[in-house]
Amino acid sequence: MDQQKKVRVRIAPSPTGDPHVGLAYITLFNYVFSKQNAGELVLRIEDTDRTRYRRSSEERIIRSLNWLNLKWDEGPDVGGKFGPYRQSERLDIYKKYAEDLISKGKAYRCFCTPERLSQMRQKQKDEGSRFGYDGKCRNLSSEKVNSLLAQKTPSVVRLKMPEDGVIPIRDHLRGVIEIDASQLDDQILIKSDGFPTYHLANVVDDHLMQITHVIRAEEWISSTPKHVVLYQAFSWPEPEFIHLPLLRNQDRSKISKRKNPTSLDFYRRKGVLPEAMLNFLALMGWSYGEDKEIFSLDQMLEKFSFKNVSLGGPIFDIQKLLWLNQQYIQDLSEDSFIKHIQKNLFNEGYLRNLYSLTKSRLNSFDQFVDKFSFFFSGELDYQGLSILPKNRSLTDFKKVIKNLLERLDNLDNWDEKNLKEIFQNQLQEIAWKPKEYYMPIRLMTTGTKDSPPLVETLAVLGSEIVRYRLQNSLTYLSKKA
RNA sequence: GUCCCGUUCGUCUAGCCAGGUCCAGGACACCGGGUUUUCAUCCCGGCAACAGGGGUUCGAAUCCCCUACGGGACGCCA
Repeated sequence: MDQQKKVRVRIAPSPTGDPHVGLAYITLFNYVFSKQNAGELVLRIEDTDRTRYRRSSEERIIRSLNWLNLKWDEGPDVGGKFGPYRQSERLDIYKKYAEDLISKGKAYRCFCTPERLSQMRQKQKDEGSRFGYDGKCRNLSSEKVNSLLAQKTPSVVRLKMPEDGVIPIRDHLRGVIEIDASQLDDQILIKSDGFPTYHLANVVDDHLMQITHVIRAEEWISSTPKHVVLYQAFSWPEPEFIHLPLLRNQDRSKISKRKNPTSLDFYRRKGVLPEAMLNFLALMGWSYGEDKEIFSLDQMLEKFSFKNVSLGGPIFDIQKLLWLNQQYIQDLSEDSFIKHIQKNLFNEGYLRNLYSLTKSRLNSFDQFVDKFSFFFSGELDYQGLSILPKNRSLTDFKKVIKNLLERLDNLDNWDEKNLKEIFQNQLQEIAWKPKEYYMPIRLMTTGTKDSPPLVETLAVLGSEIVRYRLQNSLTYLSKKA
């Protein structure tokens, strides 16, 4: 590794939904590596996809990483001299560099419509031929380009990939990987809405922000040659690439929220200690040595080396995470133990939310914990509950709940008003009796038919817990059937 | 389909780079036993893996090749 330059690394989440365990995983290794080398860690928000953008997401990313006590030196929240740190605020920069490539003949405008591209792809799939852009607009005359532009024809900017030869990429963990240029097609750099794609924004920003090591997940390996070509087109030095293994579901596919709870907020709500989460994540791919499994972030900082990273994709095993958490709970001092419960379970803010929902249902306070346990627990016991409405098939029911989950996933602001709207809309669409719809949801999310008003209750419970319980009870129903 | 990456107990992994000390070590889970008036903790024990084949070598989990399997990528997503 380059000894001269100060180590600068970055994490580049896109604010599209729940902050993910994968983000924490990558952040951990970036953090450790930067600290170990007296370097700097940058948080850069990659908000270039307007359709998937969720306004609340950036704040949640920051909150989740703060929960884990992983701090960065530069970012949209703390500033820094290489800002702005949100890509949506850097559009002029990307535009300028894209124009630069066009003028150097290394990129070109493409007027192909999305329809044509998807037809092309379909045809390629049917014929079993090579996938990728066919280069239709690659050699348009400048008159043609200008006239199309004058007509305001929507266009994108594409990078001209070399037509032959091999593109070597250097991965710190895997060595040199040679990719045949024929495998690559002309990537879009600027979308028709003027926003850059990941490839352009990422390379430009990594360069301008003087990133020395790109530590990211393995799924990026196959995009790396595109990035290498971009670095070459700009005549910029490449950073060192370090691709970490991908976290996996039980079935070994890339970890996903469909098959696992992946939201950091979920684990926080469940009562996993941040120290335990970091320790667990560190164990995914890295080993401390000496048969030592329980160690602090500081201890990891002393011992960490990429040499001890293993490349097989580790399965995210919640059982082991919980065992680790248990070990950390054992070691909590009396004060920290009490503080944790007060802060996370019975904190004033949460209790205030419960006040109006629970007050009228108590004739003495000793009923509180028992009656409202679902406000404090993670998963519920569905044993003995008849969730499935009479006269509805399991298949139909599952379809409805899955659809509901999708809507909830995409909900940006988790509040009574929005929830109510989602429920009303769906109920109207499926035209079930209200009771057939609301009661199962109530059972699934609270484990009891005697709960405070549903929407208010769900609003208080929060997105992670509610979605997890819906998912969970669906699994329970499938197993039972 | 094409390309790329990977492959040690069910799971996380040590060992591999510098071949012998590995009939493969630790941890989770599981099973059994003990301590505990219950439960949990804790302690002890057990089960369980070098993907397959070929080569190199006196000797291969370790080096090389092939195959299989798993995964990822092939988007106006990141």
